[in-house]
Amino acid sequence: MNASQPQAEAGAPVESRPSNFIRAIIMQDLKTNKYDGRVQTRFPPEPNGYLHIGHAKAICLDFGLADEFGGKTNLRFDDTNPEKEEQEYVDSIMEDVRWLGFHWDGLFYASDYFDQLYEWALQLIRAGKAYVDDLSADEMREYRGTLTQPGRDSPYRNRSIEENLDLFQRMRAGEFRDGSRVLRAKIDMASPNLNLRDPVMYRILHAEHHRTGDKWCIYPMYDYAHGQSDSLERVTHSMCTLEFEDHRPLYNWFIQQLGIFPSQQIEFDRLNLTYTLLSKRKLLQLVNEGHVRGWDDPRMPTLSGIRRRGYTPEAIRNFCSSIGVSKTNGTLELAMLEHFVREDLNQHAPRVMAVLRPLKLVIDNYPENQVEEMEAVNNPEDPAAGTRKVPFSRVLHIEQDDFREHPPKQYFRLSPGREVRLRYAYFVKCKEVVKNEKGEAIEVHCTYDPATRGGNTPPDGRKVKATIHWVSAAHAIDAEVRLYDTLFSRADPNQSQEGKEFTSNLNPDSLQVINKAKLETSLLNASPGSRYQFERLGYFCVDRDSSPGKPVFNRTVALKDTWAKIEKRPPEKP
RNA sequence: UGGGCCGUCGACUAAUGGUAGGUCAAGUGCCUUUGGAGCACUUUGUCUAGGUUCGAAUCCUAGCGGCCCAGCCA
Repeated sequence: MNASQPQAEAGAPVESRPSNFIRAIIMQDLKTNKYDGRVQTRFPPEPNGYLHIGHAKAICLDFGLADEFGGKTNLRFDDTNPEKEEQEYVDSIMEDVRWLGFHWDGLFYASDYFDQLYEWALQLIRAGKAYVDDLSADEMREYRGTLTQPGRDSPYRNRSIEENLDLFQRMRAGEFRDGSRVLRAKIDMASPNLNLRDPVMYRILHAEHHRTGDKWCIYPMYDYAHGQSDSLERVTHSMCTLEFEDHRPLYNWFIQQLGIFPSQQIEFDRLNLTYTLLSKRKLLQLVNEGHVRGWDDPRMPTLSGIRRRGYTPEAIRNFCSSIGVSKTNGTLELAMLEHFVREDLNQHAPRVMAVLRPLKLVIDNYPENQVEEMEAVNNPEDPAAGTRKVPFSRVLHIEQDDFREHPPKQYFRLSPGREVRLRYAYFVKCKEVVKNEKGEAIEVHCTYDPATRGGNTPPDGRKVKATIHWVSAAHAIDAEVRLYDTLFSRADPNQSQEGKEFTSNLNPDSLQVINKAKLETSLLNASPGSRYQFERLGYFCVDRDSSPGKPVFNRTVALKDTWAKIEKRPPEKP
């Protein structure tokens, strides 16, 4: 990553990103030489689902901070629960991290450490710090106490070290059924922090692991695996989300009892976005119940969904670095994310003309069989992008939205008697409207002014208030265009009416398919993944569902629409 | 109501005892062959009450509000 810092005029370094408390901790640790000047982080996803935009924040932090201070970052899969984890998720996670533009130093799996973790468990048993418990899950819950009442010691808590050793070894050997026993840390059943009430370290799970196969039938719990994995990798700053704050004493306890490298856990706030759900469990449910077309449905907040939608890694990285990080629990407006895609795409996406809902426009005074090549600018933000030729003829398609028989106030586009500019072409003036039985305009007839070609101002100096886009009917190609709205219609999708699930907040109009949009010829063989701005409409990305001669486009995000805003405004009071 | 964490413009985030600033959003104007982009300007904020201090968003006390924890998930 580019970690260069702009310099202030006076010569003092200036932070390019907002400062945050984690950076402050790292700088302090560097200053006191706490870890010999080393910064080692890790990104530790569980391979039980696809990464989403919330993970992007964590990734940018883990990799970004290490990079900024010349440190390293490992990718480590937290694969301690074989019942939920799959290779498919491992693959997608690696793809997504790479796509975001990051390169991990070490690639590890918690399962790499199962042998070491097992040895350490024996060590804790020998030290009298862990014991095998025969309580059932229900009994254990009962013994644990409540938020306000202390727990009680399990009757098995004071087994001899020899018996614990024997039992634990037999757990590993597969002598016991799932759920019949666990290994617990012996800490304090009366602790006000429930995580310290003798937490489970190992459970029996006769399950095939995606990497270790059937080698193990006992698996370590998160709390017993995570800190030690960090320690083994000599991680200096282990960032995780706020809900693990209560686990930090336990994280430290294991490290201290084992006398191993003291990694430090630092918690930050998870990303929340309006109109979107960032819970792997719920996203899985959306996929499984068919509410979306898969993990990479462009309406999903997954990185694969967002990618397919047309977002760029650059936009996401800019977003992540600008939103900052803190310990406040808040919800970001979706508009913030959208701003950063627009910003990036405005800079880089070539412009083309496309008509989503065609209305036929005939130029009565234009020669019947004439075709002109109009010169169009590819990207006004980037002169190097050059120009292209766009065919123009007597019969065109324009956007239905760009014509109103009875124009409201402040509507500047085409209407009977009014003149507008056709982008890169001529002024046209509306002379006549042809309507169907239902009274809908199906064809507009205009005359054009040859003196206004290609942006020329007419000799009389008259001006028009609008420029509209168009496509030559004879040259247009058909395309499918998929327009997306938010997946949920509520800003907080979790807030549903009582008795109803979050799925009741699904937006029925989140996907709108336009089957016969009319596109500029140049788009015929656009390759999947390429991004364009459809002038005056928004940014669109070629979907992988495209077939030769039949492109499919996803709308990434619409352009800001001042007119839509005006039209939506409540009428002014007299 | 046990413990932990957090309260700064509408949203997110800075200011680490010394000018409350930035981004998004909203609004106004300029500009414009995209009602896009850009430029300029504007509005709105330190949860409350006490205290310490020359000086408090920052430190102290007490309230109030929000989030998290009772998986053999992570």
